[in-house]
Amino acid sequence: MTDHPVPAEWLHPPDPASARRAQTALAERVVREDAFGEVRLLGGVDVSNNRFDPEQRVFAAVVVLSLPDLRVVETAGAVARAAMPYVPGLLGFREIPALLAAWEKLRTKPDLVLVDGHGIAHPRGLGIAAHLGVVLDVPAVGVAKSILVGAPDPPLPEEAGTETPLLWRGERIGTALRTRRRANPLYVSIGHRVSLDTAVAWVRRATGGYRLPEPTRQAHLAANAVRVAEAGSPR
DNA sequence: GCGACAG
DNA sequence: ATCTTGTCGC
Repeated sequence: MTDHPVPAEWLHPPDPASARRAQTALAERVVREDAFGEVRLLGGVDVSNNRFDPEQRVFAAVVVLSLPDLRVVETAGAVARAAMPYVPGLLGFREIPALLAAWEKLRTKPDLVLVDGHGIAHPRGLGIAAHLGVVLDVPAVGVAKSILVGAPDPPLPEEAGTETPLLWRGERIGTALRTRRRANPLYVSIGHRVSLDTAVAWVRRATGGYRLPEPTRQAHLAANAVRVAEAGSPR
């Protein structure tokens, strides 16, 4: 529901095939090395959906946390109609428009954002975290709750705090991280302008007590709040 | 051709 | 993603 200074094809491809071509092109713009200064504010983004919403709206939220306390200092929400249904591998095209609208409402932008979904651990190297990072040209980290492609190798230990490489076609695409004992691991990958080591370090630093790091966890709660607050989206 | 498949 | 309270186990 907002205009943005980026080519339309980056967000609104006419069809799935075009979307995949756009991803392949956009993946080349992803910066896989650290390219940012001091991080004073950490961001978290996530979206919520109502499976019975005939309007197929996407409820997005962006939260900003202070460091080192990890307290939410600002929250912004927005709603946008989904341009396409959920298709594995094309998540960004469905959720990013709403996220951008929420991002625009922020009074203060975070220095680095944790995104709920994969970064480059994606078939074409452009998961939603990398996609959003490139569109906003902001340092971003992908924090997914399950695997899209690849497999952990060697197996991840049971202990909290352990990690193991996420490999795919012989390439290192991310890291499986056990943030909590007896909880499924998180899959961290480069989003944009961060190295994998730095990405994992930030997820570790932002995690406390829960399986999900605070930025993503708070964004999830905020996105649900946006949906509940929205009139006409019951159940 | 047959499964797998972020949120 | 979401439907949903209590319950089992550490």
